[in-house]
Amino acid sequence: MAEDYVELIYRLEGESADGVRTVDLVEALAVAQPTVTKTLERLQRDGLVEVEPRRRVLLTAKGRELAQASLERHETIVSFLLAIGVPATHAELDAEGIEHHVSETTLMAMRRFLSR
Amino acid sequence: MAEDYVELIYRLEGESADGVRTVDLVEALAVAQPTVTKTLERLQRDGLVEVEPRRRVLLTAKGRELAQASLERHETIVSFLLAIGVPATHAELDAEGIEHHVSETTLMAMRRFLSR
DNA sequence: CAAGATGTATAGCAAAGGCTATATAGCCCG
DNA sequence: CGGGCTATATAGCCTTTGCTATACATCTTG
Ligand SMILES: [Mn+2]
Ligand SMILES: [Mn+2]
Ligand SMILES: [Mn+2]
Ligand SMILES: [Mn+2]
Repeated sequence: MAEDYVELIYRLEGESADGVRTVDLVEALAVAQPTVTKTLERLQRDGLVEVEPRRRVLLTAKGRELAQASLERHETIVSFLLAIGVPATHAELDAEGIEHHVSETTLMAMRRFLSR
Repeated sequence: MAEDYVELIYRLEGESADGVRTVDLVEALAVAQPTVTKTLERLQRDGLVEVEPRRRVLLTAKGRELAQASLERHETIVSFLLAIGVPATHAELDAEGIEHHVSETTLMAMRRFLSR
């Protein structure tokens, strides 16, 4: 979950000028608001985000690092799936799950395949 | 979890003559024994296994069906990863996670790739 | 055939990730 | 500037997947 959250926050940061709010995550993740709030508490505990009470959700340096790495992995997998002929919709959906289970080794194989 | 359990039971059935026991699953999954016992209770509730009290763990028809489908998916993914150059150890480990997140569409793309 | 070893069940606890209901804070607008 | 809408917080509950400790059953073996 941590990866999905920070990756999403990182994405949303790039889309909205005035910061990411809990409600943005609620909408994007399609879960109930208290679920997001509680998860954000765990992410704070783990030093990945900072939450301005009743206001914005911010990534810490550590959180941003994880987000960038996660996003890159996500994109590699999507590109790879597209390359082997998976239609875009499925590529995106499957990548969302697969991304949490590929080793760096497998990721390298995918990159190698993409640049063949 | 259900998929991992039935897949494992199905595998073990083929390896031992006198039936699969809780302890076999405990060893293979490297979790504590009560964890397996409790998970088996859920699998029974869901009609996937039958447990002879203090004796064997058996797959129901439904459980066996899921097991076969899971095993096939597992093997497709391992073959595919090997085909793109992932070393065997990682292919096996990664497949164990990936298998629960690939759509039938992506699986088809993998099969197509394998038979190219 | 009775220990002792091995295997299984049961109780109780915890963390993660869900939910609903409700209280409260912040914002916007008439 | 106050009332209502929107967002957030809080309480309390649930399921899954883990764990340890311990009781109990079964099997093996001297
Ligand atoms: Mn994901
Ligand atoms: Mn992702
Ligand atoms: Mn698996
Ligand atoms: Mn598997």
